[in-house]
Amino acid sequence: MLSLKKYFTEGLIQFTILLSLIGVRVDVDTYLNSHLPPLREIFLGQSSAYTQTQFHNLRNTLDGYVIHPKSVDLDYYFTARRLLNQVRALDRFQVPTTEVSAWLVHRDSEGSVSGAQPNTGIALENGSGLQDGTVPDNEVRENGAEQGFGEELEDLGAVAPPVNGDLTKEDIDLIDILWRQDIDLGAGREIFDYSHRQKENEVDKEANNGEECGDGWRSRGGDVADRALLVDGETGESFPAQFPAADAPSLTEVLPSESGPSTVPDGLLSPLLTGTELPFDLEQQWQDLMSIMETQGMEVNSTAAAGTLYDSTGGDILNANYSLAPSTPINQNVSLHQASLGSCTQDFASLFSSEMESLSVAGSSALLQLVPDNSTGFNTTFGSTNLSGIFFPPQLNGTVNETSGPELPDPLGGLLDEAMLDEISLMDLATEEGFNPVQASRLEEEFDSDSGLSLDSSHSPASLSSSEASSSSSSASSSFSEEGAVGYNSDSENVDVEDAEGAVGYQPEYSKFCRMSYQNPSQLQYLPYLEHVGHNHTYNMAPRTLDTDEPQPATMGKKSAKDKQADFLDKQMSRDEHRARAMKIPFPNEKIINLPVEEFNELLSKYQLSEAQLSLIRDIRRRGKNKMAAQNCRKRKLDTILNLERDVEDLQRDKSKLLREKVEFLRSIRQMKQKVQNLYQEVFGRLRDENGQPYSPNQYALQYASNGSVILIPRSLADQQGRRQERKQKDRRK
DNA sequence: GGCGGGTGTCATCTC
DNA sequence: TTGAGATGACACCCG
Repeated sequence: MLSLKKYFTEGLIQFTILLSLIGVRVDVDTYLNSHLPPLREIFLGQSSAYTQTQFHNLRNTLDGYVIHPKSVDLDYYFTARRLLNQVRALDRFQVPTTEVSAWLVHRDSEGSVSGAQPNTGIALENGSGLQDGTVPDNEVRENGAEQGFGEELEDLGAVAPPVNGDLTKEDIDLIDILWRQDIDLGAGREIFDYSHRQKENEVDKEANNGEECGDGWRSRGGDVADRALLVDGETGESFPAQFPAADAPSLTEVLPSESGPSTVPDGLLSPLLTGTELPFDLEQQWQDLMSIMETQGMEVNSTAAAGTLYDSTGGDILNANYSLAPSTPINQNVSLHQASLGSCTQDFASLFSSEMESLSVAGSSALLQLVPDNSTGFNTTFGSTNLSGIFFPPQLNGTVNETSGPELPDPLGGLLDEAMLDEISLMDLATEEGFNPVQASRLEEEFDSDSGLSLDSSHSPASLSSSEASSSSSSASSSFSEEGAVGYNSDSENVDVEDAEGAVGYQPEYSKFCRMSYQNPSQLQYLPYLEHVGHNHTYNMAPRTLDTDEPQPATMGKKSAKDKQADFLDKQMSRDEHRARAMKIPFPNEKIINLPVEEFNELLSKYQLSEAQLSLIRDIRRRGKNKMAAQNCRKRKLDTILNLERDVEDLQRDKSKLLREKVEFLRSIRQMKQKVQNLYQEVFGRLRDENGQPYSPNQYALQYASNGSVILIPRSLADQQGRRQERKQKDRRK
């Protein structure tokens, strides 16, 4: 479990974070096999059934029933909540964007390309997983589906016509209208549910074998669907089987063709790709990814993770690069097409523009190319898995100037503000020095902390927050203050509490090191006794407990004989009690210890005491005082340790926050650098000399003047100035 | 029997 | 100077 947790922490969580950073919302939970713990468990901690995590609040109530923190029912509770959310989400249309397009494409082709329909439909269904709409265990996905639905509908009109030449524009519009009506009329999700459809199809087959109906395609595709879809036996969730490359048809092949149902799909991936090389590349890259993870000690469930990551990442990347109508196996609404062009246009699109262009030319393999030697920058920041290599091109790990090519060597040197350069250098320095995996994990904690979940794992179940501690302390302060006089005034009824508190003078808050923290508050009043029951330090028991009829410790009950009881009582007495009794001291030890000096002297004056007696009384008083002082001292020590621990956690949290801000600054600065560089290239490329020839970037460079104008200067001069600036910066650092 | 935690006690220091 | 508190060190007990 730990290794699995580590794997997700360092791998998929970062992967998810990265996806979220670029605006893609992913529910990785659905990628996991049923026997793997849900990510929620990884984020929130281990199942309460296996940990001692203290859910000391009222959150763990399921429909009014209190769930014990350690109850295994908590898992059911979470499952029930998830299922409840699914049920509640049923009234919303939940078809991933890819499914919508696939379904329509199939229906479009129904009229004319009957032979290809089953395969097409199945392949699409297989790929995008219509059942996803029926397994809405993630609001994320449904939201995404809802958001992207309208766009997809619009896209469909553009996708379908060129694909199927038999359909007229009116056909498409009609289909579109019917489609919308289905949705408006609240078409049940069972329409899109594979299993339901399958049953329905069997009935349809019997009832109307040749009837042309809206679901006919499904029945025809049923047998292939059996082959194409794997159904999780536990969850019932269907997920796409990985077609061999030769088994997957492309839309362009299948739809226009008149080949029969036997036509094997060829991938549905991209017309730009051959059906054979792409899955191989993706698989190969996944193997690379896995090998990297394995070399870093991660336990990887290659079966589950490979399948899921292969599905999502591969399909999405393809989708992103080739801007296809989504027909690739995508199990969720992760659309890198949107990610790279939509939500991340501000951030990553500009950053990766050059990279994306090159990648799209080079093919999809480069996108998944992991860069294990990326040891700086974001890769280091986000841990050691190098997953960031997928999203952070090498330019991010090095300098942006590397992208400028040989023709524009470091054009930014003179363009960037000195302060910015300082900042960048500081950032780089901090990135190199500060971003070790530990801090990266802190960073993750900080990300987690947004949900209020971070650092709780470091708290032991008994660890109380300061507020809890203070409240507990206030609620049981009397017990605690009296505990300070254990052994002498444990019989609180006979002790002046004010005196006792005055003697103690310290109200330590509860700590996790104090056993009381684990006790039920109702038991606190018995703690002084329980404490001694636990440790059976009988030699320092309070004398009052010996003289009164108070309930004796459990061990006492077994010794019913009077002699044994007498022996026990004898042992219960402290040494000072024994001495006092032997010396016939006329007043109890607790008075000797707890009385103020004046009253104590007054008490002594009332009796005619020998020197030995007086000496013993003073020793008893000294030892008693010292005993309480020692107890208080120890409690103070514990509190000091706890406070230090809290301070460390706070500082770590602050540090994580600062590191995260640093990453954001770094990213924005690099974006600015990229923009400036692009602008530089554009301006420089437009410059012409007297002969109308462009200037050579090796000989000339642009430079900002102090008045804001841009001048063209010889490269040598620009280099000189650049070196001068570097020197200035170094001097400033010194 | 060893070990760790809790506790009592002593010596010492500080206020 | 004395008393009280604080604290390190040690020993003892218990689980």
